Amino acid sequence: MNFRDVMALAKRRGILQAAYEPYGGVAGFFDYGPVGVRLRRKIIELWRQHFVLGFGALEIDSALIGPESLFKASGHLSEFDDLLVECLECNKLYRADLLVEGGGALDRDGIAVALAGKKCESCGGKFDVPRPFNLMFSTNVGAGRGTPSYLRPETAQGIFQAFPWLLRQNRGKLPLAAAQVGRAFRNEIAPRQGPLRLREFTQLELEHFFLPNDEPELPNPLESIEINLVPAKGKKKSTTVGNALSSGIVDSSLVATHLARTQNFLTSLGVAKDKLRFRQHRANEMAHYSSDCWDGEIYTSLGWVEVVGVAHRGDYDLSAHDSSSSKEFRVPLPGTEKEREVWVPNIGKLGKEFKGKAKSILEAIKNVDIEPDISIKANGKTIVLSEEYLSQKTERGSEMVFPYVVEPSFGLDRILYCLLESSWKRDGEREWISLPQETSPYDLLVAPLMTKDRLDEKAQEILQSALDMGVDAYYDEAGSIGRRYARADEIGIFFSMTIDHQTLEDGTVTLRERDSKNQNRLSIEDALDKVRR
RNA sequence: GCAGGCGUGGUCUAGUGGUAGGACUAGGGCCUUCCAAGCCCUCAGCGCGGGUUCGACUCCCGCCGCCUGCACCA
Repeated sequence: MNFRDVMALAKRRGILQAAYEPYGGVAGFFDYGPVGVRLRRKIIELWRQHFVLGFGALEIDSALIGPESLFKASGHLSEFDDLLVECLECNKLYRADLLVEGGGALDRDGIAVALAGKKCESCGGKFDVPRPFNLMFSTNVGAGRGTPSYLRPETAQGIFQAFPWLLRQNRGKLPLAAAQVGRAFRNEIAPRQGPLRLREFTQLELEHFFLPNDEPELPNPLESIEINLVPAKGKKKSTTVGNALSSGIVDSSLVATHLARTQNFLTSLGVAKDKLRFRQHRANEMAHYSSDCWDGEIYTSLGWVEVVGVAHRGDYDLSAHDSSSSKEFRVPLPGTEKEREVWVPNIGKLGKEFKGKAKSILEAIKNVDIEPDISIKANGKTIVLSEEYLSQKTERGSEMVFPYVVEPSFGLDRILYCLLESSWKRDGEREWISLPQETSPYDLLVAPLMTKDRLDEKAQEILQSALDMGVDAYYDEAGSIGRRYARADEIGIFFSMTIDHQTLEDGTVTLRERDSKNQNRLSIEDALDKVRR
């Protein structure tokens, strides 16, 4: 099963197709159809079970458009802003900073200067002036010129900027896990390979915050999870998560924890263990915010496809928003509560004595430890503040620190693609999607053997009770029964229930299981009970 | 973005300077007691825009999209 086949099936069976298809399509954008939406929902639900529910994560849904200041702080404005340079002869496009030695350390002008003498590596032609290309879609908020804003390039910033609010919701406690499912946007230069490289995509992200000196340990039940690791240095290794952590292959216990959770989640979706590996980023492929990152990759006909990144982001994001915004993003470090006596200015007396100069005096002693008879410089004069202008008070406080964060970030579209490719089975003429029931788009096909003798009425009746029970059921009465099984198989419906004449007599139906094609005759109640998840 | 190739119903495809056929799928009907049976009928297509021409799906140009390679890819 290759890329072409999967995309043809996806279109034929209502999973996905190019967006704006009647207008020729727009590269990098896709529409999901009825079956595709069901598959996405199932994946998201399973993800929520693994990473949100039963884990106490706080789930949010933040705005898609953000102000420039936010993305200045997050680093996306500068880091997503590649300087590209084009060869005037052969029109090849290069990353300017990669052409210049030490280009990463230079600013834009520096790169332009260093580039002046360089020639195109492939044809020896001259370069055009370098031009910036930002991966973020820009827009303006409001009327007139408006406020420069961007579509978010990752859902994560929505969580980081909301951290003070979320911390309150968590009643000030760490660790705190915050989750978000939503779309993110990147104006890729050349999107290809359909749902694997999109300009608009869906992320499933968890941000797991903790105190630097109190990183959550690897939970016991996860220690024995087996995973395939490809470290940046050293050899590929299959081992348990516990071993990986104790031997130092994985440095952080929380990263190890989320590698294990990720392994559990992906295999429960139906991904085969031997087609799943975690590859550590080398220093030079690390994102600007990340200090350690492991990509979860699934093997497909296109090679290894990255579907998740488990990144240690340190305090990069919170400290960035702390210094760029007016909010406090640090938290008090428990056990460091202290009382101390401090001197504070007596503003009333200062005002009376120094009148208009009082303001500059206060300005001068801001952020300075003061005590009686301190000399300060204000308005070019040296002033000695005696005890009468000061008073003493007791200050209570803690040392403030930035929490660290570990982030597992999943690409829904990529997961869906990999799942389709890997679960598509073929046996002669028969083709079917062999997904576990949890991720199948429907639980049950309800089909009358024929549309006469009121078999269809009976089938409709059973359909309704199945739907009432919360079973995802699909009704089909068109064509031969074999044809309907085939249709159901192709979108991965897990069970098929057939209503025949005997059903009318004794209330039994045949229940067929997709993968084995085995059939059993059961009472309607038993059958529905078996189908219900 | 560059170079090359390609673009015909939902899918796979045939074809011509005089506006298109097939197979599969789908829908309707007949028939049918369990894995795409059969018969009848039906829906639906030359990616978009210009140019040449009496006439363009066909030739030319531009754009869009797809594929391959290069470059890019938190």
